[in-house]
Order: sequence, then C-alpha cells, then structure tokens
Amino acid sequence: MIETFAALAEPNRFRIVELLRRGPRAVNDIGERLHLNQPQVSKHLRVLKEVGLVEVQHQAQQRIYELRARPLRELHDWLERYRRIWEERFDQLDELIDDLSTKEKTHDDRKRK
Amino acid sequence: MIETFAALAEPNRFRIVELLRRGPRAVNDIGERLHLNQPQVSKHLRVLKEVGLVEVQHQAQQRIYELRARPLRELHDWLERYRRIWEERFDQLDELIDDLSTKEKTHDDRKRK
DNA sequence: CGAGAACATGCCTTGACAGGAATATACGTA
DNA sequence: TACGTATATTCCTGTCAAGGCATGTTCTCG
Repeated sequence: MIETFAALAEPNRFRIVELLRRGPRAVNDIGERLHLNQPQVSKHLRVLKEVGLVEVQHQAQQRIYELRARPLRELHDWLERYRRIWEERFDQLDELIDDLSTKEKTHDDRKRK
Repeated sequence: MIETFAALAEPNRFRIVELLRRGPRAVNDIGERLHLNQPQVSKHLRVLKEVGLVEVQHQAQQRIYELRARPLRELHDWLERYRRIWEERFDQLDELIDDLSTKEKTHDDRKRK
C-alpha cells in the first residue's frame, strides 16, 4: 500500500501510469510522448514493476509495459474503509466543526481574548 | 493528487491517517499510541494538513486533528478512471497477454523499418 | 503575573532517490 | 557472426525530507 503510494508520488511515474491507462506501450514510445529520455523511463518502469503496477511482455527487442490490476484494486479496497469519511458533505462537516469549537469556547466563558 | 500520494507514502504519516480514521485525536494522544515523539507528530500533521488530509480545531491548549474528506474523495475519483483496469480478472488478463505476444510474433513479417 | 501543559518550529545530520551520461545487455536480421 | 535497435544498468551528483534535539509559542489556571 505504502509502496504503491510512493511509486505514484513521483511526478514522472505518475505521468507514465496515466499514459498507460490508455493502453500498453513500449519504452521508447513512453519516452517520446512524455519527453523523458530512455534510461529514466526504464528506471521508473522498474519501480512501477516492483510494486506490481505494471508488467512487461517481450516482443522482439521491445518491452511492452502494461498496467496491472492488483495494486489499483488494493488501493480501492483501502479507500473503501474511508468511505464513511470521504462521502460526507463537506459543508456539513464544516458546520459541525465550527459548531464544536464555538460550543467549547462559549461553554467555558471566563474572559474573551 | 501527487501531493496526496506523497503524504501517504511516508510510513508514520500513513499510520497517523489510519489512526485518525477511527476519530479525531490530539497530538500527544497520537504520539503515545504510535510511539512517536511529539515534534515528529507535529511535523507529520503539518504535511497532512498542507495537503488537506487533516484539519485542526483548537480546544484549550490541545489541537484536535481530524481527517477531511476532500483528498480522499479526489483519490477515489481518480481511481474511478482506472476501474476498467482494476476490475479485470487477472488470470484472464494473463491469457490475453500471452495471446497477444505469440500472435504478434508469428505474423510480424515486415522487412524494413 | 508566573508556571506548566500542549504544541509548533528551527537547526543539523544522514539517507534515499531522481536525473544525467556512459555503458552493458538482449534480440533479430542480413 | 556482426551489427543495429530497444532497453537495462551503473556510477555520480545534487536535492530533499525524516529524525533527533533544543527552543519558541500559546493557552490556562493558581
């Protein structure tokens, strides 16, 4: 989980993932589209592969990289446990908080700041 | 988005978020439960706050930190765009890949570049 | 007003990691 | 087999961020 976050936290890696969402691509192809030089792409793909976000298939001298489901699904499952939180209407939540703080404050009214 | 990933990629920060899922907590409280010293907790909370993952409410000298919805919802929305991918049965996907590579290989009969 | 509690911030050191350049490796083909 | 293409790996360097420690700040209460 943390590994997945770390992998996606790097901007260029994130862009690669976004690109691969539209389908499998070869290394050079990725490099050209994202204006990255080849070694960088290979390195980033390595990291992505280590956390299972992509997988390779050899095709002649080319390596076709493709997104894989597992880490994304794990991410989704993890996020589900927070659904209760991220589904709240936030203005409503804001009110609640304001409520709480003012309530606390007026509750012990000794002197104003 | 990337900021959120970066924030969650740090192990102790991740633990803090997991803890806060069960409800708001004060700084010292968090430190004790996670065996972190106070400055660390404060620093991590700062990062989490900067990306909007938590919000504070003052309560006497205490600072109560609480998870917020927005980044989590953004994460969810982002992930939705990958649903097509992470919902696939993966053994099925494996077959597809094997299929493709052999197929490409057998009728790739072009001569020049 | 002074002290203590609960946090925040600053400085320093160290480790991890991204980028660049050069080089190594795998594969297909003439 | 030799060579070109596509990709991987290595080495180096600079940057940035986490941890530890010390100190600053805010708030409350006697």
